[in-house]
Amino acid sequence: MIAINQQATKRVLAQAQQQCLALGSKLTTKRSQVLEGLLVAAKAVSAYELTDVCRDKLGYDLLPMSVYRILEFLENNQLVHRLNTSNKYIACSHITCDHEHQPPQFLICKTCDRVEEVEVPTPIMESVAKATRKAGFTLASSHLEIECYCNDCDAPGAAI
Amino acid sequence: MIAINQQATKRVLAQAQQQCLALGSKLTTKRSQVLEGLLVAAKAVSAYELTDVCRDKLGYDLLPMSVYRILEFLENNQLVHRLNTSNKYIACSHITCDHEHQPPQFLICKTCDRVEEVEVPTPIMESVAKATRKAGFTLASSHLEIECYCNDCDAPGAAI
DNA sequence: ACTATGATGTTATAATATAGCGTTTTCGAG
DNA sequence: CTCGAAAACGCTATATTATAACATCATAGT
Repeated sequence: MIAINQQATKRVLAQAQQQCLALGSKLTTKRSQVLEGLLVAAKAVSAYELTDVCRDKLGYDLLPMSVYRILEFLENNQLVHRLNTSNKYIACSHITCDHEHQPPQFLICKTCDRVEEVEVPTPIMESVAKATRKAGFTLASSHLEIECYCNDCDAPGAAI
Repeated sequence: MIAINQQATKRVLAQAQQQCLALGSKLTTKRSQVLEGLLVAAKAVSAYELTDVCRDKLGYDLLPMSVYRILEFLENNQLVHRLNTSNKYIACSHITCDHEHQPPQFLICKTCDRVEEVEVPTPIMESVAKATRKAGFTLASSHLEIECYCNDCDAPGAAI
């Protein structure tokens, strides 16, 4: 859960602004609105779902095509992550940090789309990279997506 | 590369037949054709691409909807894997083995869709599962999909 | 042979995503 | 300040991936 209240959201958006400037681009109004939509969603949502969130919860009128373009921009500026596993998007949970991070590992609840972004321990990632090289491949992305069930959503068929 | 020739393909299909029977289901003609299509593709393909492969390379006339249904069946019978990362399907590379395997780790070339199915070392998977539990999640699937570039497809932007 | 079940055919439609191009905005050079 | 280029955005069309729903066909057990 990133944005617990309006104030926190504002702070994240301000920091995102800075982060963009540092990368030589700008967080325009629309882009900020899309990011705000992701923050209030507080879970992974598809581009189309995000237009609904922006309209229904924030009153922002955005077209899906614009949302796609903006999501791509935000991803390039390390403000959002695209989850290939579910074709959904989520705000980066580290926007307000300054320091470098380990490669992220996403725990994605298959039922409710809640996502926790944890850090992959370096030795794990090294081991994965090693197995990859050994097989004649080169890592393309250094994040892992793990399909899970969160504690609020019981795993189907699990007796426990 | 699973099926290097027609003979090997036949052997895999025969084994798949057995595997289905053991699970109380049947590998019908159509299902066998879809699996054969995946074997000759020798890489990850989408359901629609697979209908093209079956038609153009094997002369089998299959509708995409049937292919989806059959892929679902084959997946339930552990004969194919669905790669969530790319929305493509690939034949399981262990059909002709009898023994149990470790959770698979798929190395997927983003450029050419070549896939190697390697085994995730147990300690790695345990470490991932541990981090998952610690965050209040339960693993839903025990396979990892790793986006890579294979040696035939140079990584874009890589100077080396 | 009859019937229940599973398998397949068929049509429609939903959900996700990209292409292409015209218009508007922004912003620095002159 | 204004002009022109580049970036951002609006808009339409269309490609790609996937599911739903129901009809028909095949097959096995009685």
